[in-house]
Amino acid sequence: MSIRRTHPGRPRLVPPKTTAPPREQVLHAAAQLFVTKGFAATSTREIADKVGIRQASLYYHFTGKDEILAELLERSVRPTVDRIEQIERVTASESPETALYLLALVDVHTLAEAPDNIGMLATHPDVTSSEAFDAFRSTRAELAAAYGRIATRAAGPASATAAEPGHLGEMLMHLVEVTTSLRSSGVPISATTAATIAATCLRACGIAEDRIGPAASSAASLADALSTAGPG
Amino acid sequence: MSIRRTHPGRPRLVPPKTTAPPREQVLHAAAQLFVTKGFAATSTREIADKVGIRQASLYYHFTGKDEILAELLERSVRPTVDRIEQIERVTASESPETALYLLALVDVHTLAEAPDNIGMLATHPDVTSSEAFDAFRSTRAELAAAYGRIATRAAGPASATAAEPGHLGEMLMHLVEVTTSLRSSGVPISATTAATIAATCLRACGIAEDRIGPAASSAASLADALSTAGPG
DNA sequence: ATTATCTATAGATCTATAGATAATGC
DNA sequence: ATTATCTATAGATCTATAGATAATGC
Repeated sequence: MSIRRTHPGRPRLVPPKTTAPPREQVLHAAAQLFVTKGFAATSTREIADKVGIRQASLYYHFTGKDEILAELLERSVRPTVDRIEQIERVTASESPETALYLLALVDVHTLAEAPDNIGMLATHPDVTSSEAFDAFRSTRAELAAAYGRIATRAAGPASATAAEPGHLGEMLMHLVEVTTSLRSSGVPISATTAATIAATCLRACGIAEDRIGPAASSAASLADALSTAGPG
Repeated sequence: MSIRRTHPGRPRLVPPKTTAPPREQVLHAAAQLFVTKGFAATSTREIADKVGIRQASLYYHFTGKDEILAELLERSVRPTVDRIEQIERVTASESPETALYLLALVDVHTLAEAPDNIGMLATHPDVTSSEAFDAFRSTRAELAAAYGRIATRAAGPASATAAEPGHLGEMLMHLVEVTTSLRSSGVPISATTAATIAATCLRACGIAEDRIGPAASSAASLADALSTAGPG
């Protein structure tokens, strides 16, 4: 009874514990390290060690450390960004706070599914100061703009929130990122938790309590429709 | 008319532009670099270059890079922490939301006076993963506890905010740190801005709009009293 | 032939120490 | 004598490339 070797390529010194594609193994290991130690403080050797391959072998899958983080970051925003249009479409005939609630809900779920809360690195200097992440930053800026646009409608023109109009979107994204990552690692985000985070966004915009409940129920039923349909 | 050399020690190759003590010059240069590039990504050489001294000269003032950041972080929380007792004392006979408003107000000002929004590094992995910053983390935990304690009283036991009771303080601190640092660099924080950030804390706790105005005025007058008196 | 790994290593850092030097202070 | 800098450098990384090797696929 010989062991069936199913993969081409030279075998690893330490056989993999998982059957996931090597590229995914690298992304997963890197995500954990980047989040716990920081990007700059994590060496390619540490990533390779965690995967169980040699440091140089990383370069077969990625051109460098930058590319690993770039892909992780992209995954933390792409699914939400790809649904913005759809979100605005299905909430066009709803209250503006329903739209904001729904956007936050979708965003919480995207962040929760991204590996190891990688979303919390979005605004760290490691990311914001390197051209390597320009593409990510511009994707994220789209999302911030959507938050800003929708939140401004919901809060109404006269409301004095903590951010200037241009920064309101940024503030709300932070709020979602932070509260998501406070729910500690491993534990998946419950529907209740997601709802509470979304409600906090509305509160931060100065939306009265009696408008939050209705927005929550409308958004919840719309969310079901969204997730069955694709991003388009 | 010979130039009066007023300092002992070998002169720098590049004479300093400022008359501030060298230690302060280092802290200031480091703060800017840490915030824009990140801690791990900033080399001691870069700090030295910015100050206008040689890399090795840093070690006369600090035992290493860690010590520089440790001191900067401490300055971003110490003044507020030293006032917690006083804040709780003077608001003992006020509404609980007044206490929270006042704490946020004091915190905003501390963060605004710390060099280059260094406060925004508090929760970054570079800081949270190294023992070198244990002292800072424990000081900051005191502050988080105070936020949590005061905010829980203000929100009331039944309120469902985005954070579990234990995390409510953390969430509010983040909110203050982020909104403070969104007000971009250089520009000092105006009284209006500080007030809006404090109000956002109350909103995030689910406190109704009609209780925010009164809390703001009470806190504002108490704040004047605080700043003239010392920390004790 | 293709794929995925390995070994070996060059070159570029980066931190921290040792010891010299040039001011002021007494 | 003390202070604050300087020069020089050792030792420890860390990234990325070159080229070998051991599987599977055809």
